[in-house]
Amino acid sequence: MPSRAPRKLAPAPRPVVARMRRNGRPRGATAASRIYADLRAELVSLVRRPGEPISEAQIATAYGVSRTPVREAILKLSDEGLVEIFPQSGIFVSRIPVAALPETIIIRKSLEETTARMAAEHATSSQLLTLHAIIERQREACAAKDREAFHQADEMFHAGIAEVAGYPGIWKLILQVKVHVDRYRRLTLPQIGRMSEVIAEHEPILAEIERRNPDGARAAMASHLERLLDDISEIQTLNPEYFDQPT
Amino acid sequence: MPSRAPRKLAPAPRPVVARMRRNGRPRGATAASRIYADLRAELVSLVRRPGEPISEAQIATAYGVSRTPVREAILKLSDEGLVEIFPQSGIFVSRIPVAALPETIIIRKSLEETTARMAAEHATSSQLLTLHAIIERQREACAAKDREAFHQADEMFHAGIAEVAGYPGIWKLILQVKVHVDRYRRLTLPQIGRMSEVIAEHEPILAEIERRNPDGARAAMASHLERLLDDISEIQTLNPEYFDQPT
DNA sequence: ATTCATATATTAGTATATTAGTTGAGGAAA
DNA sequence: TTTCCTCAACTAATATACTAATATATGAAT
Repeated sequence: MPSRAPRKLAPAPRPVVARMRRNGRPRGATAASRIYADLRAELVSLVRRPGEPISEAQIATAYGVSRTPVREAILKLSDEGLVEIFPQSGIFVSRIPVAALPETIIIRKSLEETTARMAAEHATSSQLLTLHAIIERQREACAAKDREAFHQADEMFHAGIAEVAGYPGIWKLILQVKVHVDRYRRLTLPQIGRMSEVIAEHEPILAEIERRNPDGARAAMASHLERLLDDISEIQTLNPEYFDQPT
Repeated sequence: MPSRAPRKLAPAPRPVVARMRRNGRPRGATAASRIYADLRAELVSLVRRPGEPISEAQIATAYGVSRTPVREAILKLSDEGLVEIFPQSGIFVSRIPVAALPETIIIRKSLEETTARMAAEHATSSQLLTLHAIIERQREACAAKDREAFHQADEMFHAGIAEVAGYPGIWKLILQVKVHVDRYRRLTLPQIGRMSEVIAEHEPILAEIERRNPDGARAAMASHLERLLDDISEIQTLNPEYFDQPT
């Protein structure tokens, strides 16, 4: 028989203060989250190649931890579709679902037409300057032929537009949706000459936002992302074992 | 020393057949997935109320399993934002993030404008008949004042349009995004008289699709979903402890 | 009565052990 | 040679055990 009264299990309308205090370590420094971030980077960068097996035990020993946090990380990646778990059999890097790529691009296009339109409605001068600065960074990366920096600035531009629109969560959603497209592009396109084209497409988007022309911005964004669809259609059969195509 | 050669750990371009065979139990009958589904239903139906604590151990004993599968289920729900985990402190049903609701509705509106437009472009006669049948089901549910059946048919209508558009994955994405809005509506609106209004809004959508008028369908869908935004703005302060508002 | 410190119960995170299912190489049978 | 069976070695799924951090009830000090 417990000598103390049981802990409060009531509905708990907890004060905000309590929640702040409780957030001392807000669940980001755990072993599981570190392994998740590392693995995810390896998956989208194709360091781990589609179809390749993944061993929980091996990763666990590599990190010097038990299988439990590794498993937590892998389950999350499984939800994102980056790995496939076959019960009692094995875990494998998921092949790129080429058939599903057009749909994800449609989704992205739909959402970014909205952010572009709203950005044109709400942009402040300082926000416009920030976007200009990002494009300038792209020009520098292009001149230096630094693909990594260019890609980073490219993402910043799109994220920035979502933020200007007042809905940064839309970009976070797009990030989740477009992972397989990213893997596909990393695999197929060397995209050296593409960089200047991308800049040439970004400029009118920003110009229309600056002109407070919602529909112009929307259209410019739409044609920019339609290029993505074209890229996909040229299916590269260089590494067919990386793709999940119904042949 | 193992007497047999080690298992193949090479890249593994596995044949399709092997993957089919391997999928004997495709990871849906596990304890973890069952618990996940049950808990999720309890969360969206508000059987478990926002702010309420959740005990891993208690659920484990209730299901007669260990904490491990329960934990797997809860981690997944945490990714979806339905529960909040405070390390070494406790797990709580997440409060409804009212501030984030408009954004999710914007996302839904953006995506469904697209599906409505594309449905108008691609619909076949049989698909149109199916959509008509769904609306008829809504009329029956409305007459019978069966809110559950009505809600189900409502979701079928929107899912059906996405399917007619050729992109059913868009509806799956919307389902993920709109969970908190669903919880909000379940909590605030009795929505008795709403049913006939919803039908009156669905009809023009289908009519425009039938007329092969993409922009008309898009506009009809847009005004239908704008109603949702209006509903949210009338913030009910009946149960303030259920909401995560910055006061 | 109120505040403060402390002890204890409870928690999430992680480690380790066990269970049960799958695979695929060998060998037996045809 | 070809087909089928067997079995050892792997795997994911689950169970159990432990650790460290947190929160709250209790009791002492004011």
